Amino acid sequence: MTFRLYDTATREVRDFVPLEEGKAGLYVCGLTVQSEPHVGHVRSAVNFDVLQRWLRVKGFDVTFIRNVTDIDDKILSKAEAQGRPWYNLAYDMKRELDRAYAALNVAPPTYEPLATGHIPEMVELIEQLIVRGHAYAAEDGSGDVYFDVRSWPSYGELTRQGIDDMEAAGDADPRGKRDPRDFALWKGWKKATEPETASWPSPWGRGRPGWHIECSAMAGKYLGPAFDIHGGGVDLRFPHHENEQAQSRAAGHPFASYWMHNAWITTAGEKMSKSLGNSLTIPAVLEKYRGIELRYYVVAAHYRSHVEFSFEALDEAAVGFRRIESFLDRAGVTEAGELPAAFVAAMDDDLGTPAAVAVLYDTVREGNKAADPAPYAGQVLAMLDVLGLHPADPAWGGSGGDDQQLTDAVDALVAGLLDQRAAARAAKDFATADAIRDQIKSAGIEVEDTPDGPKWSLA
RNA sequence: GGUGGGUUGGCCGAGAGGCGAGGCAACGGACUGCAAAUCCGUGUACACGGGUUCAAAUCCCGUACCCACCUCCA
Repeated sequence: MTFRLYDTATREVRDFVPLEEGKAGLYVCGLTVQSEPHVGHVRSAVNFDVLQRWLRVKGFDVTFIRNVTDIDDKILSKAEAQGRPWYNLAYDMKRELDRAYAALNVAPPTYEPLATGHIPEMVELIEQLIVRGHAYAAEDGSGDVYFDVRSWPSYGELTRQGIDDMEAAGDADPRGKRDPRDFALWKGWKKATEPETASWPSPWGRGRPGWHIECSAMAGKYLGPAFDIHGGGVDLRFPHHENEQAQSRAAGHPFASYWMHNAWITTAGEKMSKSLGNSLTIPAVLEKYRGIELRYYVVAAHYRSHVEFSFEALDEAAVGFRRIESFLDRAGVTEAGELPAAFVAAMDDDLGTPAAVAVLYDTVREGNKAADPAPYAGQVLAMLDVLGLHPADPAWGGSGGDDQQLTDAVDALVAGLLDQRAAARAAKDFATADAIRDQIKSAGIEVEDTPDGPKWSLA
């Protein structure tokens, strides 16, 4: 079966046909490392991680590039406000981001390039644009270089907008621009307000790259002039992706064949931002929920649907996921089996994770009914693996030596109490039996009677 | 002003012309000494008003409300 995906550029679900058979080149806009990652940031990472995994399942040799923007206006202004070097802030936040990705089992991309590591590539690309007549150095002596929007007739094609209907970009002094919609490829160093460490030499004097040029340069370097899929959050469609595409095509590169955009996670109807406080940063959420539960919550919604985040919904998702885990515990299977056809069909249909998750639950129910749950458990494990939700994945931290020791110790203590309870039950002294169970429960441990005898678990 | 998206049962969340995705909660039943877990059953949902059709939550027209992007943003 062919994988189909919704292409934002054409606004329709299309068969995925790679440029080169058996290979898939994927570029996703990562984060600007200027503050702690929150749930919304991670949704993008998880969504594209699922895409990457699915392409691999489909047999593609995937090259996945996800960049990190480590220099921009905000990083500079925040670092200055915090009284530390901008590169220190960027590096710290990058490490924080890596921790968040690891906590959610987001597999690393093939390569994760930093903007500041690709200044020469960007300069080269800007020079090409100037030669081709699509960019110009500002005539006001600022050292800025702009993309000439009027020189590129198809500007606006990605988001179906006419140039004259757009509002002007406000990221630079408009006096240096030929058209207010022209955007910066290169920003001249402002000696009075910016540190010299945030500037690099260029044919136009010291300066730093504009935001959009980095992705064009890095996608070109690692994936070539033409590649398959470009992804990012919906907010990036304009101006970022529109500009990327214009730049790259104006430089003679075909660029991306498909565009994918993930929707928002909102809180109280508004998109997440620092103004809502820090309650939804990944470290904060992980104090109350396991990474696997958060990931399940994200994966259970379709990537193009808005998700209204709430702790109630996250609770609910966690409860549902534990049902899957408890089935797996009971089945005691560790080998992944085959993927059910319905699951494959759901995933092939533009990564239909909601329908895929429904298949997951259907399989769990069948397994709970079956005399031998093993084959069903094998299927469940295979599906979870594709979604990055395999409970035994070492990414979740597993049970360390200390944990195992602790479990053994508790097991020994509880076993003694359960023996007493068994004796009481045998004597039909249910009052005593229940009292023992209540005592155990007050310590935070639940007891269940199963055909194989009583079992305990943390409540 | 331009562009795009949304409004589904108590809640979360799919679907996109015709059998009520799935989950959570609730209720009834089975099982249990009682529970738990599990299984079975129970819902007459698709913003509003028109229309097309044998058939519409799904298509068309209109209305209302919400959101995003057009400035940095996943």
